Amino acid sequence: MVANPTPCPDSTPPAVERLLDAAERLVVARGAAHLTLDAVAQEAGVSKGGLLYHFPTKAALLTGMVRRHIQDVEARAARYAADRSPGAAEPSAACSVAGRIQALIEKSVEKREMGAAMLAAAAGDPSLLNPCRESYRKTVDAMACCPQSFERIAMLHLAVDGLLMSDLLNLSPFTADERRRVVDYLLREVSEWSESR
Amino acid sequence: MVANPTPCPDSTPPAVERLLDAAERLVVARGAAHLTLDAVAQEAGVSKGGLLYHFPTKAALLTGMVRRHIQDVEARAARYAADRSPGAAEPSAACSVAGRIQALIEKSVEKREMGAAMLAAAAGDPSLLNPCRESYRKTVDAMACCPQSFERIAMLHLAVDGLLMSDLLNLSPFTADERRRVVDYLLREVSEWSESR
DNA sequence: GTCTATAGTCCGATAGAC
DNA sequence: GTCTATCGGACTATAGAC
Repeated sequence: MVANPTPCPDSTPPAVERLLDAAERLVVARGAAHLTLDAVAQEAGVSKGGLLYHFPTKAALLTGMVRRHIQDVEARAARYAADRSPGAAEPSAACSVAGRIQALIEKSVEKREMGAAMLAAAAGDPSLLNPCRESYRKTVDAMACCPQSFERIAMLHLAVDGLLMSDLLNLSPFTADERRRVVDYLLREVSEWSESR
Repeated sequence: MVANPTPCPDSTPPAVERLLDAAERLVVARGAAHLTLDAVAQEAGVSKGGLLYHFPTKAALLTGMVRRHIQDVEARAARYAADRSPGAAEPSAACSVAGRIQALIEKSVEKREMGAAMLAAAAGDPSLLNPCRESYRKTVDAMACCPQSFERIAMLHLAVDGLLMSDLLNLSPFTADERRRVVDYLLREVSEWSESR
């Protein structure tokens, strides 16, 4: 076996990541209907043949977009949950829920293209969103830890969803300052909820 | 001027409404990418030529979907706001906000296709959603009436948005009972907020 | 692993009969 | 106002050179 199994020791992102980035950019800028293989290849700076080597079909591309999105959110959620449970082998259900919500908020702040994968998948084939539903279901299952405040934490989660979706469709009516106030409020409410468990 | 300007005194819905209904059904069932003129015409029981008489282009069809959706929500919102302000010539800003949120909730309960127009428009041409953004902005402007609880009512509005969008993409992880509890909670919170103004 | 060229399909829009 | 027939364009996917 030779030196490095990961072929990208420099700052150049792997081709797959570059292609997924290009696809997200196109969906946000021009709508899911303009997400064609030609356009993705051109945006990423490769030929159509090069794109089809990594993603044999368009469905494979959409699946890849959804998969990367879910993996990113789940990884962030696990990290935030661990931060909230210092010393614990496994985070509590309440910390897990709070971590998931916090992960969604943080991602929405730093990366507007977040939900582009979901929009493109929903437009092309709604069944591609099944993995997303499973991820959501995990959060709701964890909410069962505190039946007496289920509605409250469910509402907080829905509010974050609403913020994400509004941003995605460019529907958000908030100014930058209004948005910051709402995000701070949501983060505070989530922390308060998880600390009262 | 002759008897009746509306040509449909019987129970048959006008052709335009039937076509818009068919388009919404297709988007929900098969995704925005399958919203073709042929499919809409077949679903509505007319030929493609008949469809193109009422909507000369596909963009006109998408615009019509968005327009009907907005008009319906605004009409419901105005009615709810008037119900909350008995005797007043014009509803207060707080009642207006509460009415808008209540309208969205009620529509989500009785009609799952609600956001299909927005999803289809976003997929085809994001700029078609501009009228939606204007409608949202009206709600936020009305929220300025009570700066001290802006974050709270904004969160409630976002939670309703999240519920609508989750339903639209079939992402809602809630059981029917869980969903009912959350909706009741949201309605109670909105009423409480508007009565404390 | 990436490219060019092309086959085959589907869609939006037009023209014109009834 | 609704229909049929059809054109031109855009798209996905394949084949094969390098």
